[in-house]
Amino acid sequence: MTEDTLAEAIAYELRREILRGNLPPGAPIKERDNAERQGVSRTPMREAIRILAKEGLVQLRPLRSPVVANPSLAEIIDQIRVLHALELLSGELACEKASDDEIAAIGALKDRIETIYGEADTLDVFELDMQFHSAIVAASHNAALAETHGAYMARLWRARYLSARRKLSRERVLRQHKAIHAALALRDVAAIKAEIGAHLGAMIANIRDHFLEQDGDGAAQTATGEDRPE
Amino acid sequence: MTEDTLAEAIAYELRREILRGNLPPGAPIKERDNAERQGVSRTPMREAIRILAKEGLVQLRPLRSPVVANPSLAEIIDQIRVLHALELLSGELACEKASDDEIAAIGALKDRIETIYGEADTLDVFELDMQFHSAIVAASHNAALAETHGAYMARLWRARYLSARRKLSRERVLRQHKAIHAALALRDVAAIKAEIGAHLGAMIANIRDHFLEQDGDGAAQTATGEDRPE
DNA sequence: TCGCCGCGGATGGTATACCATTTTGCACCG
DNA sequence: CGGTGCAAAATGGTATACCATCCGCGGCGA
Repeated sequence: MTEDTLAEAIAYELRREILRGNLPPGAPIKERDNAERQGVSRTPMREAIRILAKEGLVQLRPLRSPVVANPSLAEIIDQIRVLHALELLSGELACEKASDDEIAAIGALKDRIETIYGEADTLDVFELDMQFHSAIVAASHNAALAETHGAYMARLWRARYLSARRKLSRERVLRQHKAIHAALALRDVAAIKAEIGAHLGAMIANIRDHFLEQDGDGAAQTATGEDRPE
Repeated sequence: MTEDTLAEAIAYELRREILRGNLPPGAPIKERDNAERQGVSRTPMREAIRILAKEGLVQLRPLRSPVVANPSLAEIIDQIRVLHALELLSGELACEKASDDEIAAIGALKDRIETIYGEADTLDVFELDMQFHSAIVAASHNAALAETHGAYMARLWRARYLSARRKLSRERVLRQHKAIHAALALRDVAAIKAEIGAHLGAMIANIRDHFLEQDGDGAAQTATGEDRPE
């Protein structure tokens, strides 16, 4: 998985480590240590950290070690609301502008996810799920929208990952994917908006459940994603 | 205007140079030259360029000089569509969550704009207009939304600036501001959405006019914001 | 004369060294 | 025994040196 530039490759690896939980929320990311650990110099590591910061996975603090972001439930829901608005727009535009080929490709992705669901690594399924949504966004033919949507998908990756591991309502997710694809094939704007709304609503419910469950462990989530002992 | 870090300060300066037109769209930003010109080393200059790239003002190309972004009309309209979706959400949330004080402050901003319109520098009016919209977004109490909206406002700064200098439909802008504030005071979601739609629609019309007018000068705008001789 | 090859400069990417600030721990004083 | 202050270590910010790649120009050959 080598990218164009070292920094991007490092960002990719760092991202996976964060999402996997090797670097837990709140953990400091010391430039020197991490750079050495990955066998690169500080310069691209710095840049990688900035990339993740822009994605919202890492929090920069002036003159302090950056830390892995630890968003509260409220913050995550706020982000999902924005994602929701972006996906509504993308659904609307896709119904209007998507080519038949693009719609077919989206259907293929849906089928592929359905096939590997349960047997593949959760992270891999997740990348596919992201591709599914990104394909819809791409079909809306709006570069700015695609870019911003991608940023939010990355930013919410961890929350989605954690919530999806609970295997709740997997069938529902597959059904919703199917419904979204069907609405798109019919170019039915109202229907696709409704389905996207349901999909995102389910996502919020899942994540809320995860947080409620986790709160039993005593890991308090403050409103601002506060500090946490290292 | 010194920021926390050198890179931010440089980014601020670079941004103003770009928006003012000292660095015209399509111009390459050579790390060495610009670093020397501002009297700093390449490291913070690189970071500043990345910041502007993330804001969409600069376009990064692998192994090539970054260039000042030169968005086509189509790209700008795409961006405004996203901004529109974000503002619709912010209007909806603001109606639900804004405090009376916040609404009053928004009204004050509207009045202030009305007062200085025509007599003050376009740039100043512009800052106020941005504050007006940002205040609405802030009143929606959604940090992620505020952040993304701010990014789009910055990204569209130049287009808005260029289009607003044409003094077309200033009365209409003021009327729309008043209508938006009124809808917000009444917490009328449907009304505020309609008004925001009208406001953004007018913005698109203005910018389209500007482009049509400019096209007469022979400065062709390709669909992808292509190269341009240095 | 035209085209291909190669070399040198320009430029972005990476590594490393240095600096400033912050943090931490320990010693000394009260 | 506890608090204060200083010093050393840690750490992010900055500068500089080096490397890899790309582009332009000139010479060589067909």
